Amino acid sequence: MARSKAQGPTEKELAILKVLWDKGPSTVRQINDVINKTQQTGYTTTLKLMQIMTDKGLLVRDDSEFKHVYKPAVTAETTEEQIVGDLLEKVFAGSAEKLVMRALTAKGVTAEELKKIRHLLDKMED
Amino acid sequence: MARSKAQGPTEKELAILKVLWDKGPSTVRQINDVINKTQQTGYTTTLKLMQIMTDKGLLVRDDSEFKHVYKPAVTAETTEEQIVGDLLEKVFAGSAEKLVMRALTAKGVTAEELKKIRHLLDKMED
DNA sequence: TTAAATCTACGAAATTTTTCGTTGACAACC
DNA sequence: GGTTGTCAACGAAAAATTTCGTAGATTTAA
Repeated sequence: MARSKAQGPTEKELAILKVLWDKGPSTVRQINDVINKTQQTGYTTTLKLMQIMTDKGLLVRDDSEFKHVYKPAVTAETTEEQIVGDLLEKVFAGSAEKLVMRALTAKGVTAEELKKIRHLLDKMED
Repeated sequence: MARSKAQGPTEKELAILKVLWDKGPSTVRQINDVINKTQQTGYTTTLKLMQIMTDKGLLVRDDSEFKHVYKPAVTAETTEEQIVGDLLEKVFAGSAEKLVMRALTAKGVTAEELKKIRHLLDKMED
């Protein structure tokens, strides 16, 4: 089945994007090494995913050297908004309030975080 | 592949749960009718999904009548928390603050909503 | 009491996502 | 310069999710 609306990265694709956003342009080997810290994954699996992502336009590849270097073609901001927007529709009927409520109760939010979120709200009131 | 952590409902399964949470115990036909308003889906497709969900423990079925009546075996609250908790981990490295920020910018949040969210924060400070 | 309609069960196909094995090219090392 | 190791490409398999066709049971309506 095709994704209902906002065609975002899959779960594994997102994991790759996160490494790239964090570490900057990298080779498949570098990405795979990071990913293997938390989840055993074969090199060719990561390679294949990154090739697919390049086809999809999620990554861009510099293949001027033997070891190809990849970088993200999408920003973390855009992607995260896309994912959250999707969740908002599919789960919370578009209500940001409900989503925020669940975010605050889903895990123990620290007082520090609450303060930051409050500042965020202040800034939003423009 | 198995889901990395919190085994929640799939996208289509969630759509079915939402109808049940909204309408209360229903037959496959009733669910399918609602779903077809927004997405053309064959009756047996919905039936199969609901049978699978029953096996998984997401639904309970009353088959004392010819037309089986299903109801949710999980609450909206629990499920939403699970989904958000999962998103928090996979996308925002556990930072509720980041998630809230994206939720607020992902779509035009109304002043009304901001107010409600602020009240929510007030209540959280206990 | 047939005929038509509706329902469940079941298996299999179609789709999407993830994984891996193999092959041939290139590099590094001795 | 030959052996060993790393790389990209590719196709295909495996796994997860979604879809549907068919068959047999039950109900409804004529």
